[in-house]
Amino acid sequence: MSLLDNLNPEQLAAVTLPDQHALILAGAGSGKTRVLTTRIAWLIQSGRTSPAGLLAVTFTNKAAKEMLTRLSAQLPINTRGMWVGTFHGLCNRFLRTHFREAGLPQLFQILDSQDQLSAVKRVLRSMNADEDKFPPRQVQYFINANKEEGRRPAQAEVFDDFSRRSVEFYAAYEEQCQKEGVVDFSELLLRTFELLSRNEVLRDHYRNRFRYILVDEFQDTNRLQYRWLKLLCGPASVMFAVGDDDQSIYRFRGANVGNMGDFERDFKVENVIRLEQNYRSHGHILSAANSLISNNSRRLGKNLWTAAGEGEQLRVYEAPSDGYEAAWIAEEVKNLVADGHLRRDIAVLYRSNAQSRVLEHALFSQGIPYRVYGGLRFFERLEIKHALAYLRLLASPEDDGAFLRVVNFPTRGIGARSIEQLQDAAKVHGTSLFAAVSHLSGKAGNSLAGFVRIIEDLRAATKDLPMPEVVEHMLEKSGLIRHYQAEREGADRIENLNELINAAAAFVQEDSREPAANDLASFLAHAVLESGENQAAEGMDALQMMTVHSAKGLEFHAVFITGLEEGLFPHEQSVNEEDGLEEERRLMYVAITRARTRLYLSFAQTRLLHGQTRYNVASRFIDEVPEGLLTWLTPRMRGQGAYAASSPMAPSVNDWSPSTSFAKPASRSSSSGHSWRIGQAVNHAKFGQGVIVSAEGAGADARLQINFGRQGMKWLALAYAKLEAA
DNA sequence: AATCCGTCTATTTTT
DNA sequence: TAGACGGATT
Repeated sequence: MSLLDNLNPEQLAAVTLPDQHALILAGAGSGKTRVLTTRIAWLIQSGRTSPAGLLAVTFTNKAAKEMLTRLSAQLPINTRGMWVGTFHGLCNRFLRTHFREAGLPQLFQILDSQDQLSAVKRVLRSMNADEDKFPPRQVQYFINANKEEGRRPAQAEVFDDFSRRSVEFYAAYEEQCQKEGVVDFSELLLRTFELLSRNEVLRDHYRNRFRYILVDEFQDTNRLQYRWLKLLCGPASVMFAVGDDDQSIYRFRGANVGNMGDFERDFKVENVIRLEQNYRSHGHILSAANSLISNNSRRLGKNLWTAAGEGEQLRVYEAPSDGYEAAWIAEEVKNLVADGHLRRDIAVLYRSNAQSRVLEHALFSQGIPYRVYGGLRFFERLEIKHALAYLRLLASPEDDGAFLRVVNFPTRGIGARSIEQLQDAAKVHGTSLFAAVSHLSGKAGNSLAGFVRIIEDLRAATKDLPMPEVVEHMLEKSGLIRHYQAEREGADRIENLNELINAAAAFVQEDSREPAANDLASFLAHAVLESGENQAAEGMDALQMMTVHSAKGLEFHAVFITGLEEGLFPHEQSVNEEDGLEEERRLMYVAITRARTRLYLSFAQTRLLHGQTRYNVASRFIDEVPEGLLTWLTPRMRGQGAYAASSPMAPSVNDWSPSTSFAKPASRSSSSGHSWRIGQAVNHAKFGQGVIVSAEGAGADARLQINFGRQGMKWLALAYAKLEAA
């Protein structure tokens, strides 16, 4: 069987493209990964390149792994040693090889965002910065934003007091990192970029080596990543970029869709191939997605189609409250399961994590197993971070961040005063904290010397031991295990620490294909760069719950898109941002295209948010789907009267669900024979549909506050406003 | 060194 | 409403 069997004409064209730069606009469910891996397999099989001659970049480790797995299924080659990985993973590999030219210690450590934040805090403290005026998070963001624009402190732009001072923090932060031998995520990229820019020999070497560069999820690249690719792509190389501008949903973290257009222009791309045939969803679902996204301007343009039938219509449900919405979902999931569907093939999507709470409550009380994606990952757990800090100290004692994390954990009588003395000594002698211990005497000196001895004994004892045993010794000698044994709730933590030994064993076995200068250092890099699975353990068949963002790339038989309310989805904060609404719409597009055969859209009139009841109007995104594709499960009408009469069911949970606003005595105002209630839906000649949020005054002075969604919140005088019940 | 209490904040997330 | 954080208390 040939590689090229069963490809559609566009896929085939993409896979077998001649040696020219190409942009593949790959719609949702159009076989993007297949095209990418088959292209690689085809390049190798046809002798155009050896595995070593290509570079394939992805965004997530999951995607990289998937690519390698599929590749080895297609071709009998050894994928080890191939440059397939994430931007950060590849940069790490590059910098490990060229650490000297990059001005880094051989065993440089990598900071995750958490570590970076503590590093920034230390800088701020050492400079006596007012943390109210300069919140560490914002300074961190400032630093990263500059790095992602390729700017060092000298180039950073100053436009106000905050940025003026932040540049100083940036400079101090860099100095601190350099001294401690650590690099953050953006630094991996920037260092690599700078080294390749200034070192012609190195640059030519890699340019000659990588004749084929393939990039996945191109719409997610940031400016620096794009420049990095451009630099690496030599005159004899060709770039194959795959992406979907309609699925660009990460602008808030630096992704720049504009890179797609820039790529076309900068590389004079003549081959733009659209993969528009969708193999995932039924027709009506795709029509809904197409209609919705057509409301966006500035698209590269694409229309999905399917050979499958039209399928079902989209089902729309309006609930009186978030509690009812959740209860209805639980009920509907039960029905689906009763019809023989697997829970793991059903997803409940929401815009923000806070929404999962009510949903979980309803599912839990209905006894429906579910799994919430997101949250803490393995290597981010507190006890694991502590353990890793000990390992980092073994590899590089000058890592002050690691030192501070565990010098007094488990507690060994080293207080803030001792640390202060130590920091002074380190400053005076210009050394790391670890090295400065020898300059201290007295009580502080003694206890600190005890800590240093622990680390040094550990280093001596574990020299030449295999990784899992190093970890085991560390857990023992550091006192971490003992500490958690003494703690009442420590059982889980001990389990995780033991799991770390397994992780080390697994790493040594499978993953140590890196130029293993040092097993410990590469294991630590692995821990930071792949912080582990984001989901709970497999096994039980559980309903899948996640944000729309984390659903990208996945597909399910049935999908619930919940909380479709103005202010929530689209989110109120994004409506004010430049391009914010369009990004929200792309997010909705991603959500819709996750569904194979059944899609539910739901919203609630009332929602408890931040401890306050909010009255919302249905999302405009529902209006943007053609009426003919929708089946309303509730009357297409607003107002509780209409709802209550036809409410299909009341939640069987009782202590929490029916929204408080419907239970509490509503404040009333009346005029011209009408009676108005908080929460009631109304129509206004100019502003359209809205919901009464609050009221004040009485008689002729009565005023109502009405949420008109898109038109905003208005105060209207009841005597003048022409209102009618909706 | 652990615990308590008041204050603050509250999209989205990978590396 | 709830959680995270920092400062003060015991």
